[in-house]
Amino acid sequence: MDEGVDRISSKELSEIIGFSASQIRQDFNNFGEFGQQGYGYNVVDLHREISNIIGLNKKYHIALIGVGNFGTAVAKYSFKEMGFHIDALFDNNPEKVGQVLNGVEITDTNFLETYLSKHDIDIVAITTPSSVAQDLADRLVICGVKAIWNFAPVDLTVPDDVVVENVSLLDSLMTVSYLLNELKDATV
Amino acid sequence: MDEGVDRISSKELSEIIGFSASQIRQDFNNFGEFGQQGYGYNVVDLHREISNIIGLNKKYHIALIGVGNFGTAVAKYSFKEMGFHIDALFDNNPEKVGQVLNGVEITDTNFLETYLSKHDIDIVAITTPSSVAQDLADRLVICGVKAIWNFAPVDLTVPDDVVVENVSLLDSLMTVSYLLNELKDATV
DNA sequence: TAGATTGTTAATCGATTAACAATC
DNA sequence: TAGATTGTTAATCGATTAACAATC
Repeated sequence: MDEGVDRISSKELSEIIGFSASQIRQDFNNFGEFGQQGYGYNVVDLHREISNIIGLNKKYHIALIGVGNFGTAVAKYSFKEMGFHIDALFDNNPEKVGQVLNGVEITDTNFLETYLSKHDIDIVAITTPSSVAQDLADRLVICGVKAIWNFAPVDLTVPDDVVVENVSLLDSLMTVSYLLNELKDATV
Repeated sequence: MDEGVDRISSKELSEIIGFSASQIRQDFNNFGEFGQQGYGYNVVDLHREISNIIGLNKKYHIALIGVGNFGTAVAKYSFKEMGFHIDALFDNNPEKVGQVLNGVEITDTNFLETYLSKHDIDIVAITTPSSVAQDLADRLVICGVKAIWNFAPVDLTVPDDVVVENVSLLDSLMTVSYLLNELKDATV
């Protein structure tokens, strides 16, 4: 009678996350058969399978360029438990270079290429002003970086085999304003 | 012969933004008929209509709670041109209270209710640690705040008539890792 | 008027849901 | 075995695309 702890049915899941049981079963099945008829899904197995799918079983090495307010905030964020490690920090401000943040020393951005040629970096975060973001992206692409996590409010142009994920505060804020207006319209 | 400056067709738009011309026409039409047969869309009219739809023609007054790295970064971000004004900053750290950031003085969070009762605030940004976010959300709801821009990595529980927009760095980072894995799978 | 392009309807496509046979 | 719940197919729904009449 040790139910609900190590197994879960698509129906139970649907009640928790709001997708239909049917859709959950179909979606899971796209990635393989990890359920068991008459039993449901083993939560440990399920967790492992999903982690595999989204790649959370691996460790990711991150470098961050631009240690301003945003860069500092990101650098201090605790991603480590999820396997994301910030290995290197870069800034072109001589006053910041050499400082240590969260146990990582800030390096001059001039040494970006040198560093990347010597270390395996999976993702590079750009938290610089927009004006230099594309320039940095170009340099990263030349270095063979395949994933850019871009906080600068510009659309970076990169080859097809490079992934760019934008974090846009303005987009998010515009979403708020849209939702707020919708809300007001609905109540009028 | 002054084309391409003050008018644009759904076909031209589709080439720029990548949605089909058909879809653009149908979507625009959902919000009203602001094109002209045989001519296209007047770009000034179109801009105004879309701004109206997403509510960008208005000014928004924002208060921000939690002037840490993230809060500081957000406070310094230039949203003003888009009509978003950060009017107030709150923090419970006595050392920060009284300091001025971007022309706005930091107020003790204890005065949150007092401030909100005296000023019209449209959106409140929560850039505090997760531990106090729900508590603050509850207080904001009581004060009648209808839009919360939440940077704390927690799912806030609020009534149906309150909008919450979450900015989740971890979600964004997990998206990067998923895309990166997809990319690798595609090239193998 | 002729040409262009919208607004809008019909056709297609894909995604979601429902149903049920397979099977643990 | 009987009950439960998946994997998977069929039915439904909605969204996208294509087509074209309306009209500027």
